Amino acid sequence: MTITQQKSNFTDSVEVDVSHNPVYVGVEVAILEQRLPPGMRLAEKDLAEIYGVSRTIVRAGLQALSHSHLVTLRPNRGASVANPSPREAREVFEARELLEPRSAREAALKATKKDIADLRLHAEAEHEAMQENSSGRALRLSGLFHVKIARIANQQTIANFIESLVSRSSLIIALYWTRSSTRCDEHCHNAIIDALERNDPDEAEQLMRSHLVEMHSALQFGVPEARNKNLKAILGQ
Amino acid sequence: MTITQQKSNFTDSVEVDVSHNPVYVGVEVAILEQRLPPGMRLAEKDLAEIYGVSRTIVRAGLQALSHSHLVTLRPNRGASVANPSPREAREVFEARELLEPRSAREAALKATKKDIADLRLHAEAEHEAMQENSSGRALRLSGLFHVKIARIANQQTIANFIESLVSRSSLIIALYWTRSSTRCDEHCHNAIIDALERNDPDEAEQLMRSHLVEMHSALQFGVPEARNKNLKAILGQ
DNA sequence: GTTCTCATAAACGTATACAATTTTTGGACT
DNA sequence: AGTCCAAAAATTGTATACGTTTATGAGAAC
Repeated sequence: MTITQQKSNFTDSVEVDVSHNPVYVGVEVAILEQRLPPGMRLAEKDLAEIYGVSRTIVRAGLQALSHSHLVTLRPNRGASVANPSPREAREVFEARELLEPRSAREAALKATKKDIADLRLHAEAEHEAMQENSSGRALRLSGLFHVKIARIANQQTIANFIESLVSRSSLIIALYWTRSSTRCDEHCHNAIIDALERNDPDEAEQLMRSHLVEMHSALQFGVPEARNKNLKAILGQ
Repeated sequence: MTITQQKSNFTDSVEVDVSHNPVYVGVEVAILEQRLPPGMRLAEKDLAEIYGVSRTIVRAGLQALSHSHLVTLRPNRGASVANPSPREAREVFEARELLEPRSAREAALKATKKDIADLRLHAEAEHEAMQENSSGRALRLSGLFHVKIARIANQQTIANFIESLVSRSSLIIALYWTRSSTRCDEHCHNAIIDALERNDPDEAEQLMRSHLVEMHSALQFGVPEARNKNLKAILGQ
């Protein structure tokens, strides 16, 4: 027991590094792209086979995903893709409506030319995904746009909250989005970029707020239909 | 590969359940009570001995703690108590100043007689901890008070964010609190309870805001002094 | 006395074995 | 057919073994 305090020789705390865990990365992207439907069971043995790792790695990845509210773990019953309740869905969008307009305002004050160029490129990628009918990829990119705005605002703590809320939104949209209302991210996102480029905080804040309200109001908290898919077909390497 | 979607037979997503992991619980409380100083190394073997479990359990607990920003994991270098930078400290309090006054407002609208009674009891426990000079315990209870307010506001998603921010505040206070300024939670907390009891949202919001600003302004982001402690002595069963 | 090198020890990363628990299955009975 | 129950199979929970990486320390060189 020779353990003492370590020298604080690193300035910034290092986040949990799960970026190298193939299970975490693969399942996260699959959820964000709506290839894995809410509620789908994620058996450890299957994931271990799919990614060619041991259950040790699988469990670490699943635990991390459950911290992000993307996966639900129940003792002795294993993991499944999270299944956010109507209440949780409402709360997530309420939280986004609280945090993101403020972030957009800050981003408008701080955005550099490089930031704007990056966002324009990103919007282009979103547009392409839409064109080629990759709706899953388009949805994930759309979420990433919101995270990028938050990162430009340079408040990492709040940006992390927003990132978590945005991720959960993919599941919420999968469950509660009304087929009738069509998504119009392209127009909204371009308008927000314009406001950032003009360094117009009021406009950026207001555009972000109405964009979120619009999304929120397109959700219908009824009973979602069932789905049924094959895990290996979805995640197959 | 016979895995298909499970029946969504539970209404609310279940949180990660680490409450039964003795490492998670023990280390978390020790950090919140400032018995474990920022930066202190947490060797897996030592924790396994202390809590009488295998390294498997230790690693799961440490991973969960790192998601809460209470522990820092570095690949191949193990875990240590987090060491929030001045920037992170500032961000955490900025986020609290954004979220908690709003929660206090909501809580004032929703607080029941039972909620008020519970808060009064809690304030009493805080008072006792102060009296008997259990400053660590007092600090943890003080944080818990803020979490309880957020839970009364009945927005679990935001309450979870606040809980995370409050936990991190214990480390921030350990590092950056000025000895000169003395903590006066008792007065502030009682005033907030009074405002909640009167169902006065404006007052509750304002009291919470000034309480947080006062705490924030008592932080001094200089170089913290070093400490040196023995792990088994701190966590000893 | 300091610094460098390399052997040794300590600690972490991952796979795997086995125990505990849950789920499934097959048959007896109503 | 439908229900109940016990046995079998499947799945998760935990400990441990072993390879890899990092930290430590003794001795040589300067």
